[in-house]
Amino acid sequence: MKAHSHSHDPRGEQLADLTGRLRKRSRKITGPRRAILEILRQHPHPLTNREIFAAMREGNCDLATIYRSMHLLQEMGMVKRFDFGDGVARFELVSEGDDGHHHHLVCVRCSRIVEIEDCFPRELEEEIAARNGFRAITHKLEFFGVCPKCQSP
Amino acid sequence: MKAHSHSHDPRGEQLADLTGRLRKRSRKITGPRRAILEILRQHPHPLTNREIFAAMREGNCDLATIYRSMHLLQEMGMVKRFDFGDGVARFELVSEGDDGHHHHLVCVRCSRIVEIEDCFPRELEEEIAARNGFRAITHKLEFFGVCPKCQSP
DNA sequence: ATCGCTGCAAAAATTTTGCAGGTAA
DNA sequence: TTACCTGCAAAATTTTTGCAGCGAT
Repeated sequence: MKAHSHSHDPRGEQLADLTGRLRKRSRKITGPRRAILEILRQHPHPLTNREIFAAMREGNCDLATIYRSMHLLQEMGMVKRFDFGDGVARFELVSEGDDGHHHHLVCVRCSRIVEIEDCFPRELEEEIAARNGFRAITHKLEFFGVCPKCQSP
Repeated sequence: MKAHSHSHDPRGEQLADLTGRLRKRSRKITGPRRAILEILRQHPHPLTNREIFAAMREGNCDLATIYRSMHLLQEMGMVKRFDFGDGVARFELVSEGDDGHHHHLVCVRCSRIVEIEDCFPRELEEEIAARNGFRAITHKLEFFGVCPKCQSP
């Protein structure tokens, strides 16, 4: 069983694979980028740029560099942006060959996050697209609720 | 057929009904609030605070007042916030007796918006909640694609 | 008369950008 | 060498807040 067998699990991808993806597009592998990718790789859930910044040891990297890196990585399809409705962008690593499409269940009290594999029914989505004449349709879907721990006061 | 028969259509609700909802909670009906509600009532789709501000004739109202009003209206359940993934909050009027739960199909090129009545299957949502021990589960769902007009270059 | 609300101004928070120098390839 | 990248600083947005005065009830 190869490390890539869980192609939807970013943690299954080595840092070398990630930097290789940068190299292929003739983008440079720098200290800040290595650090960002490593932090994303070690976190299973969407992180804000500020959280990534805070996760850096020492002053490894400027906040502006993180913003710039996330733009690049997003454009390259290496990270995906998620919005939990609080007005702050969050990013998660996307494995090679995966489109990173999945959803989350977020606790409205403690912000605990559970990854959800269920998806909006494809047939219904296609029907919605056809009904309105839209093409290349996708969706963003996030669930919110109160987690088990937060139910007992 | 009464004006309220389309309880999901904000335009079916008169301004008097809206101000009445404020009155019931002993909130004051002021010029800015009347203007905001009127603008929301006349627009069928989510608006940003800045768009509401721009829709005002003359300098009717301060931008800060709009932010404060949206917080109040949201807390009162009179408006609902939507996020289209660009980091800007958008608000839509919610009719009395309605929870405002619906979704949108957004053109990624021209930002045209179509309201979508289809919803994530309730049974599947309940199963997701049960499977993870969450309660009071809800969801946010938005569709994105290329609209008919934007398909012909 | 009260209490809430508004405008104005200032601040906070998030995100973007210009530029000069540094570094990966 | 030559693009690309980074830090720093400044700016552009978006959103929040303090305060004195005004206004709805």
